[in-house]
Amino acid sequence: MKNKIESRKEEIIRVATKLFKEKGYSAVTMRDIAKSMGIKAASLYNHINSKQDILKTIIISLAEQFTAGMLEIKSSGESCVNKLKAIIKLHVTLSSQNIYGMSSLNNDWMHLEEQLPYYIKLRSEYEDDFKNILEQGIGKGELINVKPDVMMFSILTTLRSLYLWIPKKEDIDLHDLTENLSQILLDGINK
Amino acid sequence: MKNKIESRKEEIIRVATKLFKEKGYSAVTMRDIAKSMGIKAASLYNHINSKQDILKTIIISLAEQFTAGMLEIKSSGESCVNKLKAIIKLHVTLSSQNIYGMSSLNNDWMHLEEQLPYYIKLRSEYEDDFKNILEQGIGKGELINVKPDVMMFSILTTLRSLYLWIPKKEDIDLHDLTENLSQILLDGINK
DNA sequence: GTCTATACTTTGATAGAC
DNA sequence: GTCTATCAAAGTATAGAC
Repeated sequence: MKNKIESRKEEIIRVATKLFKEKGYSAVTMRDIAKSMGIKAASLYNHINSKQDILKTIIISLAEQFTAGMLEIKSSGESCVNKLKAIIKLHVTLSSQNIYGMSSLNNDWMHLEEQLPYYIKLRSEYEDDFKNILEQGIGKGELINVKPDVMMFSILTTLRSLYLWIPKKEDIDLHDLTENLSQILLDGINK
Repeated sequence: MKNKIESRKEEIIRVATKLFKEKGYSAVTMRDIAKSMGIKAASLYNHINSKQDILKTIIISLAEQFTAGMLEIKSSGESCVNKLKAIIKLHVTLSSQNIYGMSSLNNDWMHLEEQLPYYIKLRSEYEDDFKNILEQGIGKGELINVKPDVMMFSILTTLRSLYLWIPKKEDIDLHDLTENLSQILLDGINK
């Protein structure tokens, strides 16, 4: 457990991330962020360059963590089912570590300016890797033979929405959640 | 197939809905909407009262369609599994009929003003009905005994995100999609 | 029904005092 | 590092001519 003192810049990112989740990037003003910190908007610019910079920091950092996680999983040599379980765990872990940031990643990425092409590249590669794992699973007979597109959509949108749901369950056990989700996503709910 | 001539007001709603999906309610200006229609922003106000009015029309209309669909399903007397299949079909149908509007319903509801409490009530009741169906299914032994919260979250977030995915598959067959989704959500992907 | 003109507010951001 | 003061641009909305 790191215990580094939070810099003013980190505080801005943290406060802004929470506000972005509640109202979205476009509806949050620099004055909103400043007010939440008890300072004036002009003071923010001593620590950050622009509002856009805040969004970029939130989104790109998260996107790169997912990319790094996927890289590890796809080169793990595990079975496809185990790779899928690892992806589920990756989403539960990163989402619970950054509940508010996941909202920007999902809903505010289109407001990126300079970094938009880079974000789109990362997301696209992540989805390709995900689909490859599913296709291998179908090819090897590990998974049922249903369109991998529909499979990926179904699983990935559930995982991408985790941030909406995790905070509501205060006493949730993340390991239990990962297990329950794996069972539901892999084996269904039908008896 | 209705063939009513589209009123200017309906055109505004339609154009705004598409723009709201692309950038979100807050980032779309009245000038953006007007420009997309080839008129000036001031002219919009001959047909609508405010920007907020547009959002209200989009969201409340859709939310009420889901409520009506759920009412029919829960009083149908079908088995729980069949009720779930009917819910999946309801989401596929309404989402495909109003792809852009589903984005506002999911992501811009917090920008509702006067109608916010009403929207929250409808959504909350919908989720309660959904959970009741799952709990009955567990009680009767139709469904596996996993936390109904996690089940509902998993299925409902997939269904709520359909709008993100349907437009990408131009030649998609909605009946096929409903069947594939039912299989994946109910029986999983594991062989 | 659309236009121009405009009122009024809010926005992101900067300059310079302390 | 924070403040006050300020700016230019952009926002919603209205009034009144055509």
